[in-house]
Amino acid sequence: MSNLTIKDIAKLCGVGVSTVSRALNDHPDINQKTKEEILRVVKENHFVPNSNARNLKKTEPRMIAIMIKGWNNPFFLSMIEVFEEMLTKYNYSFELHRVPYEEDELAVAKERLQEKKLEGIIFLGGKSRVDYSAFDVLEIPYVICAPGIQPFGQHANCVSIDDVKESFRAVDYLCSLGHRRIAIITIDHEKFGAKNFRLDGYRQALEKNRIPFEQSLVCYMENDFIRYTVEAGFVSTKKLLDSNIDFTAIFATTDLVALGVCKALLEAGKRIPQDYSVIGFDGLDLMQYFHPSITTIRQPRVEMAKEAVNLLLDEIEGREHQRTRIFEAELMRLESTGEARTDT
Amino acid sequence: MSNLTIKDIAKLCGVGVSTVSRALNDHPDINQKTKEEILRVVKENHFVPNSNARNLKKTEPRMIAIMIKGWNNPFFLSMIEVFEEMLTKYNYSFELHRVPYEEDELAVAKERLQEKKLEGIIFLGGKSRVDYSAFDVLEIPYVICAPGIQPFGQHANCVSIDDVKESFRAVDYLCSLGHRRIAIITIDHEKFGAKNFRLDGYRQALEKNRIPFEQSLVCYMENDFIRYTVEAGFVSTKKLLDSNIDFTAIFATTDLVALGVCKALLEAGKRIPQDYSVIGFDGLDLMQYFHPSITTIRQPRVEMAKEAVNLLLDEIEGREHQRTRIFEAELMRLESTGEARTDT
DNA sequence: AACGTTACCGAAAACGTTTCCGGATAGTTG
DNA sequence: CAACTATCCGGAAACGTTTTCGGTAACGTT
Repeated sequence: MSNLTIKDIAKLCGVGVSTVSRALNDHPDINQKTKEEILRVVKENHFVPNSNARNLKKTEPRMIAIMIKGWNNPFFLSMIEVFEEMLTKYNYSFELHRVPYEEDELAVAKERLQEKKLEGIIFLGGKSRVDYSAFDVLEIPYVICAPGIQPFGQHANCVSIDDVKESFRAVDYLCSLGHRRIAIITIDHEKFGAKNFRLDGYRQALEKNRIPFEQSLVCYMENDFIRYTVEAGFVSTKKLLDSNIDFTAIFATTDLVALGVCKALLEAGKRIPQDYSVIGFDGLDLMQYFHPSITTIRQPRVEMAKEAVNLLLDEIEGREHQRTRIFEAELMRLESTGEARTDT
Repeated sequence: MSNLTIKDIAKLCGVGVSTVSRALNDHPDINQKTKEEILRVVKENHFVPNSNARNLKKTEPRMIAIMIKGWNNPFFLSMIEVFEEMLTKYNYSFELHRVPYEEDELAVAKERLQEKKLEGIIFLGGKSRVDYSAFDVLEIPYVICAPGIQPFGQHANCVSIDDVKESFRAVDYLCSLGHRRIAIITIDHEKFGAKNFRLDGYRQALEKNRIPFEQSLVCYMENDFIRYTVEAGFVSTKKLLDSNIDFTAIFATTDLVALGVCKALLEAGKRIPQDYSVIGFDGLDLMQYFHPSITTIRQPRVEMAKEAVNLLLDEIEGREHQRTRIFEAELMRLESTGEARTDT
């Protein structure tokens, strides 16, 4: 574990340090033979260049940051795999930064950028804003994977679904099954100065189906610590059942929440979907393994993740490209949704 | 986004760079007044020291690495939250490194260590070895969170459960319910030169209950790409059912696998636990929300994670401590286990 | 033979910090 | 008052790379 430096390698090979550096970064100004010899010695001694020294000097460190909101969003977490695969393929490395719930992703990004040279940033979630143009102060390429509305700002690349439309799709589907009293479980985004696109879609679907909006059917998950978790769906649904509000379906704005919803219903002796229909949102693989399997809106996460990397690298490497990619989600009809019961 | 350096701050405050550095690292050799003034200017200008330059020079960068095997182990993933909380509390930062399935965690660690100065490493999972003493070549403090057997090596700190014992607990419980033909779904660790502790526990429980071991009840998940996933549990169970082997209970060596097991059984029209009992392993919160909720062996993950950090920091900071902490897991009796059916 | 041109290489200057060392000032003591 | 000590500070040397710059050797061209 004696730590070698590039100097040691240079000495071993009888060349200058710059030559070793050239070999390591396959710079053109080097003889093929000496390069091979140097790389042999490097490998033989398990030499790895110090990344701090390297990135301190390098103008293009081929390093990006991924900012993720919280550790427990399985949808975003599952995208990381894809990011990693893509990035290593294109010879970039990345670092993962968690943005604490109470902090702003933009502020955190600015700090990281001040801290070290990054060539790009991918934002996974965060506050859903109407206007992302504030991100342009970053002055480096970035991609946002989060709900939003165009335009996203001059440098903003965005990979997303149309949350309003997909949410509409979910609720409209419930309506088509005859449901007229549909509860929605969501977070009071507006309290935090953010938009609630999925609630908007919910309202639009009601409107289209000529169902009056009723505030009592909107259930806000209260505790900030358990946002979008199974637990949150569970307690919200219990509260809903206890309150004696009449409804026949629940739109859970996230799959995890939908799991909690189902559990609460089943535990209360209700049948799914005979008594209540439940629909989730995201399309986690898990949903199909539940019993009953849970209908959900499937976001094409792999494609979205790939596209996010593509957009970012296009931007970094100065290629022409389309800035915004809105993907189409898909209704996965599973067992948790059925015809509305018609109470006598 | 004009990038300030420590020099700029020094100029702004009318002091030398070393003084600014001292203020930033609260070094004793500095006047309280000037320190406050410097920190004010630093905050005002949103200056953050360049981490590469910093870590290049620093002798104690207060930085550790967490090595995790794969992205899709929810048990380990959920520990990261705790690590982060603890480490920031003690003013350490960390970087997350994924170890590819096909690579050895020790080799990857050596590389990372060569690449930059780290003060410690936490290993999350990896090959289960009988002897971890090879890790001592790292020559820095490390903690292993993985099944294993003492002694772990001279510098090895270990946080674990006794896999053999807990696995025994699970299977013995099934036996106590009258099950005598118990299938186990696992990975053929020995094919990769590793130990399979959970299989050992299974065998011991059978032995204690005077049940002959039968190879046909050991089901190895085949595809390396789907190891320990819901999908793997699902297909394994289907295969098991198709094979017409007689059994009344399944020990899934992981909770995710247990989910897949249940789905396959239910889909085949079997009842849980009337026809088949299922038991998982790990104690994911998720298990209680399934329908039926799934009996499992709950590892005290929060306590384990906290202890891992404690051990590591004790080691780094040279405090006396106990090197190995084996935690007691707990049987969570939920709905998926019941009396064995007695076929006529 | 003189002159580009090309291909390769080494010395040295960065990069932005921390740390070491010595010096200045102020306070304390004999 | 001299001498010493404690407190604070600035200059400069590191840290291990990449990058710039200039130079040498070899080769072809006229």
